[in-house]
Amino acid sequence: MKQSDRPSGVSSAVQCEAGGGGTHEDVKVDPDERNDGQQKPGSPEINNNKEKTRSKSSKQRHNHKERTADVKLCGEDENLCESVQVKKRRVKDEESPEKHDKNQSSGRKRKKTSSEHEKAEKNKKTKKDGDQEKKKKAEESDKWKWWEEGKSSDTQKWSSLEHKGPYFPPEYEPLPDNICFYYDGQPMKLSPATEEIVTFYAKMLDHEYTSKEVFQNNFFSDWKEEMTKEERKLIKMLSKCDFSQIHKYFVEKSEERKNMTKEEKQVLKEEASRLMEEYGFCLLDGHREKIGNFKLEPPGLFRGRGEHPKMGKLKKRIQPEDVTINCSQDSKIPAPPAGHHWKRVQHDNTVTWLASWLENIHGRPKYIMLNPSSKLKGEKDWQKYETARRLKMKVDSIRKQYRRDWTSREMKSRQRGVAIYFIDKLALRAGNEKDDESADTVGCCSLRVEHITLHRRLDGQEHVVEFDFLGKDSIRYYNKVPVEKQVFKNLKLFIKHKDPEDDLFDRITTVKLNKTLNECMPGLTAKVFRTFNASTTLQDQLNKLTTGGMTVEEKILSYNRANRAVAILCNHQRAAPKTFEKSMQLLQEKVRHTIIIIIIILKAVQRLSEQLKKLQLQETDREENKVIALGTSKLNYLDPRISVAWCKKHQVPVEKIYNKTQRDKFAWAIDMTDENFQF
DNA sequence: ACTACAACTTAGGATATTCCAA
DNA sequence: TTGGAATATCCTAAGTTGTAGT
Repeated sequence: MKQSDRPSGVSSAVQCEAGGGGTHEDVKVDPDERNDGQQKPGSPEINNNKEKTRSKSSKQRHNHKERTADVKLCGEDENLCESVQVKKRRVKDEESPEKHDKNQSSGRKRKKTSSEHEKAEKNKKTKKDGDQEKKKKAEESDKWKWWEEGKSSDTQKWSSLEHKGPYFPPEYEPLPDNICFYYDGQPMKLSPATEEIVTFYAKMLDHEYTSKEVFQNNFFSDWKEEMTKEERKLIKMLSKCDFSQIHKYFVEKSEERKNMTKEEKQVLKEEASRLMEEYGFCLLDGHREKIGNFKLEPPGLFRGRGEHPKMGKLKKRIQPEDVTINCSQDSKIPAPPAGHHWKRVQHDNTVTWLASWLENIHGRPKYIMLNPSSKLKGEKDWQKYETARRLKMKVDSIRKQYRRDWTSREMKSRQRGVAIYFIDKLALRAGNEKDDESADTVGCCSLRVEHITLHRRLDGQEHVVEFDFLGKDSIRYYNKVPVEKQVFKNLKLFIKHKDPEDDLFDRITTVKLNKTLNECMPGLTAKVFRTFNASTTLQDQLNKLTTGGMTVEEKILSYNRANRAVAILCNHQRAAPKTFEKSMQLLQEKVRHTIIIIIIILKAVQRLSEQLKKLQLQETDREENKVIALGTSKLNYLDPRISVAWCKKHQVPVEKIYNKTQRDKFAWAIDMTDENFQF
């Protein structure tokens, strides 16, 4: 039962026609079909099983890149010679400038009123309303309708920027005297720095990964680095360390937090909002904009996703001396904490970040940036969807081109053609090369031979490719896809004379692939296909699933089904909620119960059947949503105007589709879109 | 052309808050 | 009123892509 309740996720759910043309119109989201007893992609058990030991370093693997002979391919298969002459056709550029033309976006309402005027209007109105109302309205009128202004420069991100700098997490509070670390059975007082690291480990004790060898080794060697000489001399083995008392202490503490009175919680809340008030906003070009992550990341133990080779390493506390501040020259420079100084203060208006530092795990930069509701993020987001819409106009010719590449005499063109086909048809990510310092995950270009299995026929279908690999965040991608004969032949060719751990596409890289795409359409890269296919799927599904005469609840179910189709396409998953089975049974029980009641009390039929209907909708919705995360696509891939237009057209309150945060982020779309907008 | 790096988007899990039925 | 489920928010890891340097 544990296994059987796992839907296949991707496998049978997304059935795309093998055919370059209409790609995703046959997305099926039939809950019954999805329960085929296959393991849920991405579940922990799976990830463990799926762990593939890389027998070669990526450098070694890289050498295999050149392995496929770049000879004339004639003779390898009977179709190879047919298009020897065909040169890569130049696709006409449709030279439309990268800038989105806001006035041409369909459904766009041009507000004639200046924002000044609106402000005055609103303020006037508030006079007679209550205090609460007044505040709300005033806030609203403060909101910056940046989308009503002309497009701003691509390179210069701001002309003035002022902020308070990042918020530093509180210093370490040593443990009380009665709480102790034990080594080899003996209590041992540790130096504060050493003790702090112990608390990181102790807090995680009931997590499964503290039992992993990699985690323990990384932790122990990083911990030893931070010990005093004396401590290092004494503490030789992690297995002799006893953190249980400390662990218990923190469990109790968190219990206490949970049991705080309303008043105590209120105090905490006010403290947080004071912090937000002070550090959570910046002044950008005269507008108060919300910051996304104004709190610096506190120290702790790194836990990457999947089988990460660096799990358990110490993530060090960030000091002011590590932080670079970015703000405008003439602004009030944020003050570093007393007795400290910043690493650097710069005034670079070609970037959007307010502060940055290097994290010590990978040595990569991290940034403090604005909230998605900000102009800087919103405009970029809008632009992204406009690029995806431009792809819509171009996609037919691109599909034609990659199909031609399938029969090219050049190996690299064939590989590129198949790779773009996968990216288009399956919404795979580009798949950059990764080093050995991170989890072994892949995308399209980094697929290895071992990640696909070719089936001449399978389950009554021809030319089936079985994908099985760990993608971003070590989420498993498992899918059986019928592909066109020529693709199948090419794949056979690509894997010939290769070992399982060799690259499937050894003649191409993401950079080359994106370069090709860019020549087809300015601004086109691999990830645009995900946005494009996601939004196209949503639009198509909404058009198909929504009919007149539906109740709002039914329409919402339609919307969620459409949303789900996208999530399945993009392989957005989540762990099935812990108590799913139980709550589902409960829900089913309720449905049954309601049915019985209806039979017994005929008089109440009208009222109760409505109740039943809602429950059933909820049931279906939840079942279908079991392992599907809708949020990501909603937030990142789906042109919000599709949803807004749909809401307006079908009189569905937009609040039913977007929560507060999402309404803030998509304020531009909500404001500008009318019911006729089509993606 | 290749590499390294910087900057930005996308992502799932953890935690906090809200909601709803008993 | 309360406890557990649902939902929202927070957090930060992990991708992609553009660019500068060689």
